[in-house]
Amino acid sequence: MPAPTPAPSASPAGSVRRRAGRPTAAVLDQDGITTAALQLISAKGYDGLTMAALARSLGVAPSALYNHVASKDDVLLLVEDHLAAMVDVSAFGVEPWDAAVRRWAWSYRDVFSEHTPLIPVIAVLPVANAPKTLAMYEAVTAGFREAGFPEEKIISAIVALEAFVFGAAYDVNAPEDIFDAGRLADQVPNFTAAVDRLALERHARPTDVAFSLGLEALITGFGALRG
Amino acid sequence: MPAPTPAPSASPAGSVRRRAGRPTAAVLDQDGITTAALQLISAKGYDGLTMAALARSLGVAPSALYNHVASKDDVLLLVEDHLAAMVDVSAFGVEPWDAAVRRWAWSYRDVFSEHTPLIPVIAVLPVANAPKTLAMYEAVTAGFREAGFPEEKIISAIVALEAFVFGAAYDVNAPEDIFDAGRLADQVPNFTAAVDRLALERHARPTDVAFSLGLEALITGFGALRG
DNA sequence: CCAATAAATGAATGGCATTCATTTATAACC
DNA sequence: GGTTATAAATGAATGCCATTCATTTATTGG
Repeated sequence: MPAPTPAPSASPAGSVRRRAGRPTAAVLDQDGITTAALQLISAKGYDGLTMAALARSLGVAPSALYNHVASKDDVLLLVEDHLAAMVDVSAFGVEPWDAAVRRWAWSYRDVFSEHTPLIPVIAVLPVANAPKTLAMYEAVTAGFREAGFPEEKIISAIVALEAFVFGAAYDVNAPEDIFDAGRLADQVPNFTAAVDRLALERHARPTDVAFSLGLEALITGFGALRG
Repeated sequence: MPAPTPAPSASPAGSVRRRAGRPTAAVLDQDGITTAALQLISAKGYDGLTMAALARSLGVAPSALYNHVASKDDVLLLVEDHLAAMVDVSAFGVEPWDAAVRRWAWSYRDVFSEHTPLIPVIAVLPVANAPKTLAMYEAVTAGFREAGFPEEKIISAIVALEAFVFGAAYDVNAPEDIFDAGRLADQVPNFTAAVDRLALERHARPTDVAFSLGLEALITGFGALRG
């Protein structure tokens, strides 16, 4: 009988009860897999992240991975949880609410704009098996509550901000000429004029201007809800 | 020599100049492919949308598709452009600006929440080859301009709204218990309390409450920019 | 009638995640 | 200290996928 795949949820190392002996020399574990996956992603991008390549970088057969991970999506969840810990929530409870939200949202977008292939997975996956992601939510929720946010609106506000962040993360990776209408420019004069007009402004990356515009509107709007 | 793949951009049917004869009985064209793809998606979902299945539903060999389409991503772009025409922009120039934006954003989200696998593709693909998508942008841009929006901010505002819409489209498909912290609930008390508190309110779908909250904040914030 | 060519075929390619019967090595238990 | 349960690793196989390409078919303009 093949070894049962462990639950994807991280259990504190060594806490599992056993009925009989087992080998100590575990070549593989979830931390090692996560680290190797991150290296692979940074070296070859998400196209290079295959179960075969991951196994190869760990000096192991592909099938060995499945003793530690239920599926490739499970690997992606491990990566996501690692990244969640890099999102800056340190300003909550220290700086004013609006500044804290600003810091959080910008860093959240910056982290995941390099990892957009994770978004379809994480936007829909239960948070229960991602402890660091949960910790991020806890910090943000506590910050909202301390700032006098009505309790029943906190989750909705976070969900809305997160939706904006995820969408904006894609936008960061859009090519510069994404709005070039090309041959059809004549047929969309208002649009073309607005695109050209924006190009004249040389303040910052267009994607950052749009993110700032939307984020400030959300912060202002949500700020008014505080008691 | 194999037939050169036509540019993914739709050319008005029959407008291509030719130097010599060619067969009339074209079994396949981009419209037929788009329709078949939509049927397949609605019947089997995006997992069922394979080039083989698509060819099968058209009574054709898979390789025949590549005479009309450069790649599978090209098929997805055709589908996207079809869906863009279903987004409701009819209120721009008719109803007040805020009502028009509201109608547009809700219908945009509703259409693409059934087609989230398109989002990673369209968020990053040049708009030049998607005429109906361009038409949507044109209508929205014109609506913003007529409402007195400063020209240099129109595209940024649309990009921000679109980011929010795409993120929210994912959220629609999230399972109800996505925020259940499970075993780790003790460690995230503020978050768990806020999740429970929201669950007490039985007004509407949580995803709709969050979307409304964010959208109204964006509309209010952007509305203040009008001259 | 001929030449050019768009469109379709069917076989092949290389890659992918995942499964499974089997082997290996450990450590708990008597 | 031998026995045994079992976690972990192997390597071969499976079935699916998008895409390519040499070839054939059918059509029409000249």
